[in-house]
Amino acid sequence: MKIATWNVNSLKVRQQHVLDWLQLSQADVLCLQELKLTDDKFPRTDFEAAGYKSWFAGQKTYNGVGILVRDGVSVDEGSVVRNIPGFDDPQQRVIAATINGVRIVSAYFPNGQAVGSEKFAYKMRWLDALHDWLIDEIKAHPKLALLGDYNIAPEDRDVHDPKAWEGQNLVSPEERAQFVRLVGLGLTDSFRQFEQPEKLFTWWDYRMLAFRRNAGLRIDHILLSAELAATCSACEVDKVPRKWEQPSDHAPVIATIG
DNA sequence: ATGGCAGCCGTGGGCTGA
Repeated sequence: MKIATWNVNSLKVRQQHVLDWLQLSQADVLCLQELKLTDDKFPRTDFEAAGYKSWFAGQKTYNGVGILVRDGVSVDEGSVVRNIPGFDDPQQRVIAATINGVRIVSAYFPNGQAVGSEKFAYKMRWLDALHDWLIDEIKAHPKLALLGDYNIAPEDRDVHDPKAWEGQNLVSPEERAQFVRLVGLGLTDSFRQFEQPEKLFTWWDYRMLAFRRNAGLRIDHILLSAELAATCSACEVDKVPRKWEQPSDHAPVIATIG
């Protein structure tokens, strides 16, 4: 089974890119972030026509997450959960579902804006809540995959210019400690299970010709529970859609499991 | 040192992203 994640930065603008990439990648499951639309605007029937069923949690203007599942892949309809249970939050950042026996979590982690800001404090609270929820979730579902835009570059090798970024939002010690804490739940960064090219990132700023200069960060991740990591045979970043006209600033990440 | 691009809302330019 191929599972993938992609921050599309507006599904309204990127709908055709998603359809094109599903064709190219043959993903069975695609987790989406930053839909930036309300549920009534989600193009469910367009994805259905392309052979994918969808579950989503959206809102106006910001955030919003979804999961697309190829027809023929079994989804436990009653298993769908929106938001982190017990964490009261108007921001739509999490949706989870049990797909082909695998607990799939599509997550859009808070950006944090700047270390020390109120938004950064929210990011930390949100990460605490995610961590605590996942303790129980992994117990209940030994096969679990946490896919999404983490807004954390875990190590210096995930940063184009570690010196310039040192201590900044997205790479700060506090955020990296939270990433390590998630790994401590028994999760594996599937990207690092395999040999990868140097300086392969998942996000490049729209400004400063950042993509052309490969001035990026690796902030989109697929973490797998031990049981799933043992079956993972590949994890790749697909930079191709970042070269398309009017692209998302993120590239999709795809892993093969089972 | 700063802003630079993109999307949203909604018609100005501010907010947010990463």
